Amino acid sequence: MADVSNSALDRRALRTGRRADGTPARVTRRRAETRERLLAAALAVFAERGFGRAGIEEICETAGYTRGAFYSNFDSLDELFFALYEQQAAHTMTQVHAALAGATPDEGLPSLLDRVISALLIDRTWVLVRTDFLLHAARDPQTAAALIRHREAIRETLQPVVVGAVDLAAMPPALRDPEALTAAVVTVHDAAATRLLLEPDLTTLRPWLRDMLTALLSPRG
Amino acid sequence: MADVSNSALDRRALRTGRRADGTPARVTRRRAETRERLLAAALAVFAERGFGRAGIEEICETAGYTRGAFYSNFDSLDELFFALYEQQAAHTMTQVHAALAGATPDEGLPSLLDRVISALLIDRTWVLVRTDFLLHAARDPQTAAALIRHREAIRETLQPVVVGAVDLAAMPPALRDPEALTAAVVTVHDAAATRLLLEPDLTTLRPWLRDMLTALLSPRG
DNA sequence: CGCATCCGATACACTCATGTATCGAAACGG
DNA sequence: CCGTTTCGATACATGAGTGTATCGGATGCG
Repeated sequence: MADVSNSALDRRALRTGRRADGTPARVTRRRAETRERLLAAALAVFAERGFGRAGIEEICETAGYTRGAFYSNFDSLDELFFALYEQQAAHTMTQVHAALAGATPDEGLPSLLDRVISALLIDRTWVLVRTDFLLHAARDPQTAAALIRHREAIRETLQPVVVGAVDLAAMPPALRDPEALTAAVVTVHDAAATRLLLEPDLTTLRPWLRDMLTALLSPRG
Repeated sequence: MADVSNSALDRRALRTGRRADGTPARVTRRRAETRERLLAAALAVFAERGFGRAGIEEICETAGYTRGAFYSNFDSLDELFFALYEQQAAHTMTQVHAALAGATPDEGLPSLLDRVISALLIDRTWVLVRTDFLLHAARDPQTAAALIRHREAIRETLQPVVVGAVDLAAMPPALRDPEALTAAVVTVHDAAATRLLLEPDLTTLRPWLRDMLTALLSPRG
């Protein structure tokens, strides 16, 4: 009995990175590598087949492992999916911060937009999976909460920059509020992502998104 | 051998509504009813579970049938999914036309927007399934073609109305082209649909969408 | 009203993904 | 290096979903 309970705790420890007593579980180099490859493979498989149709074995095969590796690292496909989202979300935030770090106070709006756009609208693969995640969130409140949190984080990062680059007073009433304005910017970006799903040409889409944002943010008479 | 080939032809006849020789296949009242219920059930199940996770049996059970009914009416889940999309797409087009039919030439932009919005942004259930369909299309060129066609149809219906209600010359360069402008309107609508997935409150969203569109279409100085 | 047809229920065989239990091998600590 | 721990491969049991073949009953026509 003690063995069973210990084994359960160990599995939990492996996932959370902590043992029951709070000491960090050892994470070998091999293990980290395996986890990373599984995540990368999951991204590819989810993109190609969709989350709903992706099988555990398929992912392991793509990663070059068997299911033993999967069950050693994750408890379920949902957990892997969530981990993948968090990894990518963190990566996105890093990119956005990096893009904004290089901005100068008197930089023009178009140039600023280009920075953010190339940080956010990366590749179709991720847009595919992210949209699947959105649908997943739409059906599960807990996932929705995580997704909303991430979107909030992006919005908060963007907000001071947007407000600094735009003449708020020259905006139409609905966009005069900083939060509303930034939310609108994020939403337009979402729309571009949707377009990317049907029209895979990124080089056409980026200018289009820039034009749309420029139009949205340009002063009114 | 002749029997086998005949049977195959009959199945095809049932799906296409035509026999091999071109004479219309008989469609009994019961059959039409069954098909309709299966479509309705599919909408519900796809919305709740997602296309990828939805099973044939689940849909039949929801509709109050067994799988026998399904295989008598469709060849695959994909075919049902597609039929469902076409049904809803046709319905949407009808709604948009009806909304525009009541418009007067000198009607104000806000009122016009309200008309179209309440025709397009109906309910969350359909948005869920439609988004799943979008993902499906993103992975299958043939489906993508059908989806693009439908979007084109909506755009073409909307275009004269949008152009009539807006001062093109007062638009920023990127929106001065009628097609681009109408496409932008449709895209903003898409964005609203995405928001609906995370924030299910339709009564908040509709005014927001109207504000966004108003902001987009308002004249610049 | 009787008959031929069509529809949908049922039973069956089969595939395939999943989760678990076990074991050899790699990695790390001493 | 050697022993211990941990990782991931393999084998197995199981359940769920699929497609087909067949059958009884409903339906519509003459």
